[in-house]
Amino acid sequence: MATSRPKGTNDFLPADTVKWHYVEGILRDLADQYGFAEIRTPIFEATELFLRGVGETTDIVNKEMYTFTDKGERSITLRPENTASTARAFIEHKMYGLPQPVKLYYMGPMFRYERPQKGRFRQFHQFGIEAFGSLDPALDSEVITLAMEFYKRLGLNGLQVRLNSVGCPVCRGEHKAKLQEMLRPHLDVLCADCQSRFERNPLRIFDCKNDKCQALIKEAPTIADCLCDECRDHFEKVKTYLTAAGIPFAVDAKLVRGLDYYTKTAFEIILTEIGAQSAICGGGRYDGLIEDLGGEATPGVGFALGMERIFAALDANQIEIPVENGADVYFIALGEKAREKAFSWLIQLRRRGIKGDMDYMARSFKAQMKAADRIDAKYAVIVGENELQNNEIIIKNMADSSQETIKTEQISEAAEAADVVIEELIRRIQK
RNA sequence: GUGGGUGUGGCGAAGCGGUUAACGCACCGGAUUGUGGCUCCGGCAUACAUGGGUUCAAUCCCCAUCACUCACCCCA
Repeated sequence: MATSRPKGTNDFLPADTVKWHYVEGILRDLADQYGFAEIRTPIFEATELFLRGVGETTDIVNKEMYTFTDKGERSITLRPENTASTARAFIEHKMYGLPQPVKLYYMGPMFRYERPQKGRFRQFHQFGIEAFGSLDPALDSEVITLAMEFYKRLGLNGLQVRLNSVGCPVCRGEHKAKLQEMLRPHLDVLCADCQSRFERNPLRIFDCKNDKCQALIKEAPTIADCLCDECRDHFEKVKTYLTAAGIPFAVDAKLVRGLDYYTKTAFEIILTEIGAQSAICGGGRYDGLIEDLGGEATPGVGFALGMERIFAALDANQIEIPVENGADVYFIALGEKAREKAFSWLIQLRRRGIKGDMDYMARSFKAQMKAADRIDAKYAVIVGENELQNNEIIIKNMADSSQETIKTEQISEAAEAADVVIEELIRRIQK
């Protein structure tokens, strides 16, 4: 139906958007403090970018992309995430020529064709950061710290950082081989899902919820057991830096990320109170991504956090976002002549930075007072026929109900009289 | 894609085989001449998702469809 929105999408109404502005403001401030600058990439990209960037074995690519052919016969996909696009932009704009690391953040809608549920939508919004060009484990920790700092500023509690290292292509390959070797004799015991994971991505068997699979995988070597010296050393340093930053974390050897590009550090931040989709932030290092996309080998590390899940978390924690509303002034005008005056003054006050409004519904005096109250106006300025006759207006303080009458000279002669009134009003409103 | 739950006016929410289908919120108007919040009074609206069926009779029972929702897979 033309009057209902597509499945899995949301309209954010004024009551929502004020909250988004607040949260986005915190994110921008924080990113800026940490030295990240905003990048905005297209909402759609060549499909090829995600095939190569996100990975052909991932669920995202296999069943969740919004892909279509445009009129120029190009295969286009609505971005399911923004790391691949950011990496593409890094290469395209030759950012390897900039002082490294290049620290970027983004914010915006992403699209995945999935069955919606709590905390999951077809159009959802992510804030993410990416730091390119440095292998320093301190940067991994900085990224995690930034996320945790953000939650702290919002006042969220109960979050857990789960941390792991998925190794590099070398040690991961070794691990995969060992894992398959160990599991192969028991293949028939595994659930259908895990049997298909066995070849594609055996790591995923670690977080299968099936009891039989769990029993089997319990004895299997974890990635941690197989890390090469470099990866192990990197992982240790990430932990050291996290501790230095005062960020508590739990190493979870079973943590695997669903995107192919991750190397070494993988982490997620979860809050179980928001439902089954409890990951509020996920990220890690992706040292091979830029090269995979055709750029010079450049390491990177970053995360994405889901905005909708932030709001779910705020609800779960019963945190009210401070919303600032209320106007400085509301004009109450009766009669056509008075409305003209009020309209003119209102416009002039707004030009001077005053926030205000007036009635456009031909309401009665009383109803206009109600309207002034409803928008939480500090002052009501009353311009009625009596006032017009006596060359005066009434300015009423809505909080304490006091009011005073201001004489206006030549109230019927527009320009210069208006200036006097405006100055007088501004003096009082800003007092 | 698979499974469960739900679908009553703008929102929330009763009801139940036969009613003028409650109520609350919101909104609009009024409570002596042009002064808001509290209170009181009144008003408001294409309200029983859609299509079939059972029945003398269906908002209520059955079926289908659609929508929403939760969960699985996976992810933010």
